[in-house]
Amino acid sequence: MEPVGEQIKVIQRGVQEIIDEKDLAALLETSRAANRPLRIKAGFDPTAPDLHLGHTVLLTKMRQFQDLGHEVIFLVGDFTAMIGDPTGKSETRKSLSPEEVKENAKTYLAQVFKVLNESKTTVAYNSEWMNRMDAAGMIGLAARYTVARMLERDDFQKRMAANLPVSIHELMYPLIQGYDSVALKADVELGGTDQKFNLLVGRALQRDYGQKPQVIITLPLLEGTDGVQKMSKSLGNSIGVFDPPGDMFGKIMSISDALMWRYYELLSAIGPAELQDLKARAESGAINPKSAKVSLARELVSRFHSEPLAALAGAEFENVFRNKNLPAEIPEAPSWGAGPMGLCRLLADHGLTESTSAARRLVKQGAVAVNGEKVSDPELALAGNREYMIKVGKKRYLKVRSS
RNA sequence: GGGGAGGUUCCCGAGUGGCCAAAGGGAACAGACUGUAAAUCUGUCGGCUCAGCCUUCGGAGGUUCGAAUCCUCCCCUCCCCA
Repeated sequence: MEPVGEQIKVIQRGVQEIIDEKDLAALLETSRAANRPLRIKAGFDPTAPDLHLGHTVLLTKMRQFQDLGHEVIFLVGDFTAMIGDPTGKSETRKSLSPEEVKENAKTYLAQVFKVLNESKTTVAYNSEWMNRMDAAGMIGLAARYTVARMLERDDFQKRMAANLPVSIHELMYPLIQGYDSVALKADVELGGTDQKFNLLVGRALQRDYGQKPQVIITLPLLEGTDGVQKMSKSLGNSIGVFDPPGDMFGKIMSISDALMWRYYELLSAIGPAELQDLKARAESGAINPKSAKVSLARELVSRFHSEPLAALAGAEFENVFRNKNLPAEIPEAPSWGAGPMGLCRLLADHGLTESTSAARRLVKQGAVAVNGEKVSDPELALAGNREYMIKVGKKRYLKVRSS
């Protein structure tokens, strides 16, 4: 194992908070002296099997721990998922059946190992111990924490203040998550900053159960493509790990410059010195920030797909958006038959627009081109027996022919 | 258990009988400008056979020429008291 100082440097990169650093240093010392890897825990909720870059911030940190020689425990919160909504978000999330949870977890893991080293990852399920806990056990667990302390959680406080509902079972989740740390005898738990409270409960419970309290490390929540809200699929600002290479490349290219540096810091594998240098050159104008963004897009697309596919996506991007050529692949619609066809109707039918009304609006706004020529008449009908290349906005294309 | 407030279009939030497809903001989309960046400006933002028509304001009924707005019942949330 590397010297403690070196390890800490790696661990510190991009993190929000470490509680606390002294404990961490001490743990690392004993671990190194005894040649015993630390147990690093991070929990995941298998309700949403679509991983996006936001999730990979945490995974990247886990990977760093793996590379330092520690034991990473990927904890699937299958028990909690079976019970339902742990977030308190507006919509109560439906509870999942064991089969669904299992299926989700499988999908999840397939994606996770794009970042984590599979052979060095321990996967655990909290149903293992939670299913065995009976009502008396649950109440016993609940007795170890007070209502006042539970209500300290920011999220609960805000909702109480705003007269929004807080269900009783939501108070149980932090306890369960904390108990997971007890069951796993975790040395360190990683989580997003929104998890800080729950992670702290884990510390308190471990202490209560006579264990050494875990060190907690929080990581910033990655902003989504809008640059403001945290990345989440439901907000529509996410970049999915399994997005096709072209989409992923394009989405990364369209984030703001400020956000680009954030992505670099939290996701890129390039070293701190190299990053510093890149930043300086972009700021001084030595390079166009765009090229830094291209490098980032290349790196990430390579990670989740492959180098050749990333190169291809990059070339296609330049071709379409800089050189304004047609994309290499344009979806083709089945032909509609012989007679004329209303343009707006066609657009809606093939999903280029949400409705014919939307199509009409776009046409009026000059966003639609047929065979390279802007159209402005929403009533336009395409004559039969010909081929058309239709473009809506900057990104939507369709080839159609009638016969 | 008693009393009070409230549920509006993707989100927040105005609207208390016709001028309401419903103010304002956000998100989103489009156009201009660009590095498909950001910022900015402009426009759009329920549906349709689109200068007209149809369906929306928690749910179901009712009053009225006419209801998001009034009445009845139901469902859901919050506050105060117990």
